[in-house]
Amino acid sequence: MPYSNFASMPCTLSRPAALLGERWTLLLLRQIFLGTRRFEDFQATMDISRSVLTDRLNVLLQENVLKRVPYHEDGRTRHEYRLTEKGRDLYPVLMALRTWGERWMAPEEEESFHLHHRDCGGGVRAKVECTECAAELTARDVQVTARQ
Amino acid sequence: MPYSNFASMPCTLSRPAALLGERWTLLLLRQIFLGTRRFEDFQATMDISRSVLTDRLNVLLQENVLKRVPYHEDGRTRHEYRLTEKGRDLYPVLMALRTWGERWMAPEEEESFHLHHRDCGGGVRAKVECTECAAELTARDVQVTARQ
DNA sequence: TAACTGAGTTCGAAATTCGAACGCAAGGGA
DNA sequence: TCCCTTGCGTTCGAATTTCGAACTCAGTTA
Repeated sequence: MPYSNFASMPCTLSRPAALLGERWTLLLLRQIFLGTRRFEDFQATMDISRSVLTDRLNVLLQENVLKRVPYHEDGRTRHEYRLTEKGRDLYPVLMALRTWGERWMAPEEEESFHLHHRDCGGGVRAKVECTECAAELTARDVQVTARQ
Repeated sequence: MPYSNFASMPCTLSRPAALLGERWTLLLLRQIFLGTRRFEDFQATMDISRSVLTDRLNVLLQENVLKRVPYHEDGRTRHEYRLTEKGRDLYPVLMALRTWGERWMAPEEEESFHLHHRDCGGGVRAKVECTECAAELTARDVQVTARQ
């Protein structure tokens, strides 16, 4: 099976993994969550080639993760890329990556930005929990059952 | 900046994103969490080319996400790939992908496997929470502050 | 009218991935 | 001993993707 076929595999983990597992896509989403919205700004801050940027933005538009929204500047109508609700709902994925990065890939006390809860100022972390008993779960606490 | 430089960027989100954002890597991790451990089995179940599989496994070994563990079969010593603690700690990333996939990429009621909490049988989901007040957070609840 | 800007598109070169064949070491059977 | 099989890679030419620089185009400003 070529890589692209995972995008249509009947597995709720494979499909997102294939979508976000394309080169640049996760970094692009990071930039979007940090507030970047325009083609030129993605290009400048990430130094991605323009043709690949076009392609990745189009894939995310097609998947309805992003939407193009018109805006005005200097009396001209342009478009910017913004997250849809589906896109915003990817936040836990990015935060899970960051939580992991803080624990395992931060030799020094470096961070390029800080995150905190607006209401109480606390830190932010991703976790996995049980929908019934609300216990925090690790891989060992979870039973995998192949679908028939 | 070429893609590979994100791997050494001083950002706890960029570096994991660059590592897991290489083609096949997320799908490979999914397979590992599902129990696959041997080269031949990865190759067979994912149909990835052997040279790329070798490369991805080596990157994950180098990053200490995986370790090679000897085992015996037919009186011969072979090696299998297993998660380290660092690797197991990627579980929330995969679960966040799955939680998202269930909500947004599951048109039918399909799933290729079920997950449930061993102790109580409940479902599994990823979420983001505040380290102080334990509230569940969305992107809107979080303030981003650029470092200095 | 000419220059500028944002947002792409195009295209040849470089890098990555693919697929099939090859290599190799250990064990088993004749 | 010699040959076959297995698991785990390596190699290599072809196909695909990415890169980077130049080009396009529409609207705007000088």
